[in-house]
Amino acid sequence: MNHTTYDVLKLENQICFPLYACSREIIKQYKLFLDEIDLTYTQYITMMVLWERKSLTVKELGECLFLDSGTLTPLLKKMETKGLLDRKRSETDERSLIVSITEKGEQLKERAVAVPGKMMECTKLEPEEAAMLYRILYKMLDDKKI
Amino acid sequence: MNHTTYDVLKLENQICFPLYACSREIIKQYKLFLDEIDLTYTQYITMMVLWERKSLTVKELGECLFLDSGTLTPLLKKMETKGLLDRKRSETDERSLIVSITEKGEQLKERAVAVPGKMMECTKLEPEEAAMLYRILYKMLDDKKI
DNA sequence: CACAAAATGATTGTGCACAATCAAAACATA
DNA sequence: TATGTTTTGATTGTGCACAATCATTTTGTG
Repeated sequence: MNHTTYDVLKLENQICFPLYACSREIIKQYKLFLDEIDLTYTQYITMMVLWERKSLTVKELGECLFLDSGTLTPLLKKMETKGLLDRKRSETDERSLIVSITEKGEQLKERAVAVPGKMMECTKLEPEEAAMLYRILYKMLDDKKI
Repeated sequence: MNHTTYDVLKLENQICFPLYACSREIIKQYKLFLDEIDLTYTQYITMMVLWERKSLTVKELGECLFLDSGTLTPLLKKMETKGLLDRKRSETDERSLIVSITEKGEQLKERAVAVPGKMMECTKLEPEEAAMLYRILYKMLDDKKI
């Protein structure tokens, strides 16, 4: 095997590596601002869905967030004890668990609305770069084959 | 507050969300191929560094991978028991721990070399899109401010 | 040299993330 | 309407990821 064959194994030739590293760096950045409103990153994106949808099943929530119930179940229980949401079985389908935002959860929105702006200030990307990044990432997600 | 004010809190208006979701989807895809050579994704990128550098400190490895010792220490111990690497204190600086690739670790490269190609086949991005994505992600990482 | 300050890897504790498995409920269809 | 199949959320176990803290070692300075 020649040199070129192994070049595919160099870290700098992988697209996955900067993708993973970037996402973790960004989440670390978010943590600075999310600590102020006592949310973790995953709780934050869960609240984002609830602020829009108000009420949906765990299954639907998982599809929105690309997360499965193994991740969501303990997360949602914790958020229920914090009073941000309610969990109850569906009356029409006893298998489904319905997650609904509470008044306290709604109120948190007032404090969370400042977060995206603070994050924006940290980004060094030009608007057209951010738009391009956004488009490419959603293309990958939509294919879902990655 | 008007409607527009809250739009920043919509999931689809966050760059972090598709970034995080994409990186997890890709890692899930990698798992299919990495299971065959008995590596996790984090072990895989660690081996990538070792295949190139052969030997370096935990500190240096962490800088390469954007990971800290709390993540690396247990990971490296596990990889040592698998015989992929050695861990020993530096003789010139007793504080530093040096990680070195073993012969078995080197041999794994032969089997790992097929992985990037398999992953490439799964990607639906055009070459210029992949290049653009790559450039933007490294710009974010280099700024390191994110 | 003595000693404070800095650097380094380890440890601990919390919080995801997900595969595998399970039990219960709903559904399909013969 | 029985009953086998499918769907759903929960549970369990493994593996990161990282902040906070610690002990040890090195380094810088008078």
